[in-house]
Amino acid sequence: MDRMKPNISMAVIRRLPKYYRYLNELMEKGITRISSKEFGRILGFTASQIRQDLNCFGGFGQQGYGYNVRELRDEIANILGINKTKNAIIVGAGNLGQAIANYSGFRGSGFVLKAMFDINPRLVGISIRDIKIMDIDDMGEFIKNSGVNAGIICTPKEGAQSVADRLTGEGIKAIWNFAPTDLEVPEDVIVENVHLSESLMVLAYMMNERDRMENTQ
Amino acid sequence: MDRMKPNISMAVIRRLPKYYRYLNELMEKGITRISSKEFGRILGFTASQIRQDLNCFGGFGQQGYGYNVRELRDEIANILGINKTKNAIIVGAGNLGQAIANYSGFRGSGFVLKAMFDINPRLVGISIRDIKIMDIDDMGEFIKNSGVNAGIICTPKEGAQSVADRLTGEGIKAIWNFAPTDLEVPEDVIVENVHLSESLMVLAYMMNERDRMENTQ
DNA sequence: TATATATTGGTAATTATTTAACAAATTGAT
DNA sequence: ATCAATTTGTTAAATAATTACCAATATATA
Repeated sequence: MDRMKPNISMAVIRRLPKYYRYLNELMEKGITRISSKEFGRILGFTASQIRQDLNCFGGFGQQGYGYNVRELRDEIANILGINKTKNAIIVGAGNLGQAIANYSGFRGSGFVLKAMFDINPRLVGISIRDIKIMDIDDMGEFIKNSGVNAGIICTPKEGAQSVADRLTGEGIKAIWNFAPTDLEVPEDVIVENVHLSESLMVLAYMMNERDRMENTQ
Repeated sequence: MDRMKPNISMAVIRRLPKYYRYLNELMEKGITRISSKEFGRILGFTASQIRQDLNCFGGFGQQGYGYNVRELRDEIANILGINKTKNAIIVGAGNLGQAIANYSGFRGSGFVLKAMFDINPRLVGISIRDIKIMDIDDMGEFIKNSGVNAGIICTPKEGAQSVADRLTGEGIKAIWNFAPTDLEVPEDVIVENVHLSESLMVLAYMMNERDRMENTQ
């Protein structure tokens, strides 16, 4: 009975977490209302863009008033689905995996870390924040019994695809991938990549570009 | 004496590291030439997009032949500036900072980690991969003496802006920021953000969206 | 050498995204 | 209660990004 939404572009979706973050900051400051103009000034966006983005999901504002900060924040939380609990496991418990396990941003996005897995016997048995690192061969059974919704891949490039295969084979339909490779997964599986090296190369490009500019002038 | 380049969009720049990665893989397989058509098939891009992107920087291909894999890879490395050495320091030596310090992708992007800093006396003195964690109050002097080109911020949100201020105050003009906040810096300072929580929220959205689709049908 | 096939670089067309404009509604001041 | 000042949602215009197209040129083959 839902009205058919025209597909919402990823450009819009990727701005929502920023809106959410700034709305929380406004709340902390005790600000209860905000106009798209002022919000845009704070975020560095145009007022038009903010109104256009929000209107993809509904008319949350009021003419002459603006937007209620708390209400808009709650709406965006709901759109993002971060108020729904999702169980996650980390595969690859090396430095990065352990850092992610300690990452405090999970709860703010609705994710709860349930277990960690690794192939390295030296790591198996260690606990990180009360989460025991288990042998990856026990992963299938754990997933079956524990209602896992998402897998976080923190392995080196070489192991990533086979981990993805095992995860999707067990019915996991969402992957947060830190391995520097593009995973091949069934089309109903969602993959969100965090490619650190690509980010670093973009930083290198911009540094290089600025140097070029300076040397040309 | 350089011809004036029309500004190249970030959309193009952010695809270059992926081109670079796949070209390296092709080289490892011993493949010496590639057409935009075949390259596009591998990457999941259109051939047009690849040719258009590459032509922003010059005509690296040859009609009837395609692109020489090694040559194109080297050109892209040069465009990205990843073959130039850049000295970096990490500020914030907690879990994430230590994981980044252990990150093997540095050398592939031309970055060399020179030092780590923290305010926590328990961490100061520890070494990670031969890099000693130093007190943040010694940072200014270190930067003056060691030719540091980039700062990597791995602190919590609260400390990030003041770290950015100190870094830019010491003349650092490039920041790789992992703190979940938008840094305010002078306009000649480059900031590349890695906002993990935003990435995670986008994953949450996509999971949520798929559930909505399934429940509607 | 001649000819069919492949493939680029560049331009044009299309599609997507962002920004501008404005009627309609609301607030707040007098 | 009236009126000026705000501000939204929405439509239109402008800008940006992607894709299609094709002449020019190279390769490969007979």
